Amino acid sequence: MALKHAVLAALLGGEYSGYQLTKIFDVGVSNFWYAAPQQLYAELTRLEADGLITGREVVQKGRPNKRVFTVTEAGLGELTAFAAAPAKPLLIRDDLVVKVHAVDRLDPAPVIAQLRERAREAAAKLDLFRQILARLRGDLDEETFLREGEHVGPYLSCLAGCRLERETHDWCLQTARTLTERAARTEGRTP
Amino acid sequence: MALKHAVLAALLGGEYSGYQLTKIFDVGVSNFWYAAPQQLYAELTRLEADGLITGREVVQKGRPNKRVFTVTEAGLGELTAFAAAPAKPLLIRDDLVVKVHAVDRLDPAPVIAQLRERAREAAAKLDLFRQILARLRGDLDEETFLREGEHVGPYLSCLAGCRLERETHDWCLQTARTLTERAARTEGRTP
DNA sequence: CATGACTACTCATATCGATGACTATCGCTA
DNA sequence: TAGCGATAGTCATCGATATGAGTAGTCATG
Repeated sequence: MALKHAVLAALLGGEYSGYQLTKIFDVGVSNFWYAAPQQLYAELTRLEADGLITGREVVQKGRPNKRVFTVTEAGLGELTAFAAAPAKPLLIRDDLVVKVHAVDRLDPAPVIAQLRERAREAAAKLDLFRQILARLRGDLDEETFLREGEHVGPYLSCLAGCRLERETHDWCLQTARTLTERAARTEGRTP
Repeated sequence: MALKHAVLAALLGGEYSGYQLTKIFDVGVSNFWYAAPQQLYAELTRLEADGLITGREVVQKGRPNKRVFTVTEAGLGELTAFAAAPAKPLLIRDDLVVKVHAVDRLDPAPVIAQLRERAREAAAKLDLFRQILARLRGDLDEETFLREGEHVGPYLSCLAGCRLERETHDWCLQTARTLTERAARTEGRTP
């Protein structure tokens, strides 16, 4: 299982409801895993049944009540076992790279448009991640925080997200430029 | 579908047998998709049934015969449609980042070991990718090749792989160093 | 006072992907 | 000559993921 551990890791950061987790795991914010709302609710139910998390009803006024969850001792044990197990190699599955790989035999225009769009998204995510990093380290500078801060896990994982988004952004723009220039030259040649 | 298009894109590079594709898609080599052998054979059967590729028996001496596949016109059409469709956001699913995210509450030792191991793997992949790039561009330099070369798709997608592996490598080592230093300080404090 | 947007969550299903176990031939080496 | 590793592939199955549709209350806006 996989989502399981991602949910447990996310819940180490505090008490969250299913709905709040959907925000954390939503396309924009999760820097290490993606999951749809339905998957999360299902996973939370399973985790609670297995005793790895406990739920607590929170009565709210003005909006529906919610159940918030915390990791139990058993849950921590599960995470420990997970951390000790050999890591599976990173799985990348990117539609866009597949399209670029095949672009020589295809119309480059839609691919270029998607590269630009992806670059925009990556820039937005990068911005968001930088804000999260700034909030996490408070008024310490990065070096000091990494040496002396209390919780560096989320900071370090967010740094990974930053790197990925920055590279994605740069690669997309450079690739879009290359393809655009080539398209212009080909047009000039076969009018 | 997803693997489908990755296979079609890979087959644009030439005629390959199922077994050759398993090598290309194997953990080390695929810079854009991973698939197990069984998935590939199943996918090839389906693609041939749908007329998107055609198989050709190649009789070999000294080793079992094999069937090699080529993309048909219909297959190219499918790829064109795929390229024009909006790209799905990149899905990252990385066990190791989840472990790092949770590391504050866990024993850091196995996580550090896995970070070092991942860094080694990334360095090896990076090496391999650089060789592939050198082979693809022949004796042109990168800039000239990207401007004037015939098939830049595989080159561009491999560049994406390079960036990813380089960042992975650097992040893993930096994170391992940070965690190691923190572990040393904590040991000194609680003996 | 109707409409849409946001919070909060559920059910059902189809497709995808991961895994283990198996067959068979050839060439090389101990 | 037995065994190993590489080539070349098949079958079956389980669990994970993706997607569509649906419920229900609250709040603000026009």
